[in-house]
Amino acid sequence: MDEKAEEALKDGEAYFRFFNEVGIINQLASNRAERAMPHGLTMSQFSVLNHFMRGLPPKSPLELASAFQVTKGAMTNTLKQLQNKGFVEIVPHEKDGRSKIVSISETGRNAHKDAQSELMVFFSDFSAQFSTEELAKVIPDLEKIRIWLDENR
Amino acid sequence: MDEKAEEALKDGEAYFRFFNEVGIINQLASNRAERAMPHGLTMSQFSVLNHFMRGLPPKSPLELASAFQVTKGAMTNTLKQLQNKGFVEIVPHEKDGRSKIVSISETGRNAHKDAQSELMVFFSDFSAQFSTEELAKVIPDLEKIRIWLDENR
DNA sequence: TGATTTTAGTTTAATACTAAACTATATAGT
DNA sequence: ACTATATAGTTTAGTATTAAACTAAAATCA
Repeated sequence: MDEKAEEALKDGEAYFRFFNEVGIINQLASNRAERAMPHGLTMSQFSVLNHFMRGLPPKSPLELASAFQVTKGAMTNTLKQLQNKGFVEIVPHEKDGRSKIVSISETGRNAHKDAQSELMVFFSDFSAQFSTEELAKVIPDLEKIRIWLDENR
Repeated sequence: MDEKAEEALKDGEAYFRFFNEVGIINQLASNRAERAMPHGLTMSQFSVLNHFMRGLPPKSPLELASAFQVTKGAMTNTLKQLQNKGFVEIVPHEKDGRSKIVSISETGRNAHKDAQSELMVFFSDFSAQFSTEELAKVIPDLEKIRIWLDENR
């Protein structure tokens, strides 16, 4: 590690700034996205629908909680609301009496489509300033950091 | 915009993934940092102390709220707790009867030092995997995005 | 000057989240 | 087989946050 890096580590400024930027971006973006969401969807709810729309197979609440890095309790809440809206179907696991299986419904698919359209309005403003290439440059770094944080919590 | 970029915009996948990574990083990092914090400090509270420790002059609650992109109500809460702990001093503005001026106390400086030490333990694990150079590469991009989101909310 | 509007800060109601306690079922160990 | 432990999901208590209503002071303006 060179002198400058040591100095940076000493006061942690670069690290602190990184997490600070991430925090503010998250706050501003989820706030804006949530306001744009139809059907009273939150980002958490949309993320679950999005997961299934990407062709991924039905999953248990616990698997979903772990995929989105929230607690089981948070996922219980998210799924309860999606279920109230009729956007997911939740059935008991065939073999394991403790477990359940969540899948998206037809109504849920349509709601996702609506939500994605709204999201595209935001993304399209955004894309006028930041190209996908520019984003693609930082995503792998963010992914590495996310994986490390997940493995070391 | 090339074909690939258009395709990426069409389904918004890159954009969605970017904000998704940011969200998860924020959640994992603030959770971990908060657990490490001494004196029952939250990251919001630490951020306020950190602001003043960087040599910045006393500020009004509203200026702080705007600096950290939270609502006035959130800042009222954060400052109330810092004040209960004796980490900040809040005095009425000399000229403007509506306003107040917040500054860090000696106790607050010490608390910040403690918190920073704890944070360094986390950062030092982190820095073994991600150099400051690596971070320095992404921070300007994040900063640009944060500024844009702030100006276009 | 007096009335209106803007601004600073607080309070309230609602929400999403965490940690931890709890229930019920399944698995392992003896 | 019986007991102990682990796992899936729900519930509870507590917190940080937002939006919006509210209070009080300052600035505008007629």
